[in-house]
Amino acid sequence: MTRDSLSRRLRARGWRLTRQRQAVVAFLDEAQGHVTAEEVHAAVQTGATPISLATVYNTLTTLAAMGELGEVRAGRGPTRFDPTVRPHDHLLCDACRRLIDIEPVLAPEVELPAARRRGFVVDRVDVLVRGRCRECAAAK
Amino acid sequence: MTRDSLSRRLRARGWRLTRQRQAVVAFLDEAQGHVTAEEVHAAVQTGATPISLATVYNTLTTLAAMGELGEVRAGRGPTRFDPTVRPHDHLLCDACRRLIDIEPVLAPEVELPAARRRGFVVDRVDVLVRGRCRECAAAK
DNA sequence: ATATTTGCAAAGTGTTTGCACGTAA
DNA sequence: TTACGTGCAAACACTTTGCAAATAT
Repeated sequence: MTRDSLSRRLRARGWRLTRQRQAVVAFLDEAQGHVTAEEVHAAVQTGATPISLATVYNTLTTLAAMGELGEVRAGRGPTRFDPTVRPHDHLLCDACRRLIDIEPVLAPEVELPAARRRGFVVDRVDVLVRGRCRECAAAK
Repeated sequence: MTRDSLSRRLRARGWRLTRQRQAVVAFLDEAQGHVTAEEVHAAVQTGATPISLATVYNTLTTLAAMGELGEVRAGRGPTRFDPTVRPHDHLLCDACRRLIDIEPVLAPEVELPAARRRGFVVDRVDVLVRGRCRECAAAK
């Protein structure tokens, strides 16, 4: 996701490109890994743009609803927002809660057997691999 | 999970079999589908055993840590506890939040390629299929 | 007997909302 | 100009915690 492409997409949906939203998107562009709303707020706040936590939540939730941002909720702790849009899955360390992107576990063309879908219209399949990261596994 | 087998397992871990825990387990045995802590509390409270919500949380968290109970956290809303212990995955309706058990999507013998695991010790893989249930898909 | 577990209420997290003010289009 | 977005603070939903009283072993 780039600032430019996002600008276009926001406009296409009739959304306003406020300084706050631009600042959030700029931060997400440079972010390594996954971020929480608090982290985004802390980072963006230090810049020239004043922004409230509520606005950060609004913006992130909005982007997630647009599909411009992934959302990962697992175990305890806050929602992690994932700037990576390309299809991928996650590795979660249950000890340190580190979250890592991995290549998709299921091939994109895998269709769930019809009988299994129970009439569901499937939008996507989230695969979360849980365990211990190298460091935590070694520490134990 | 039966009351008897759980009794054994609790004892094996040196845990006390209090009336509250027994009541919770009895309820879980009969529960259809998934339950929240609030639901368990509401149901058990009406019986002969007084129990607080805090104790329900304690007990459910404890059982989940033992692996006697599944835990599903996705999207907004409270944690769902899943009495089904047999390996399985889930279907989540993003409209009505209905949660349905399905047969495992990944064959048990599927191993993640070593290169993909990044040094992780994998405990389990949670697959969550998201979309709309038959009713919600039809309604829209 | 005594180490756990419980109940209660209070404090914590994480997130959303209501409304007056500000601002992008 | 005006509908939409923002900030603030307060409300909210969910969960955990501290401690004295109760209780399973």
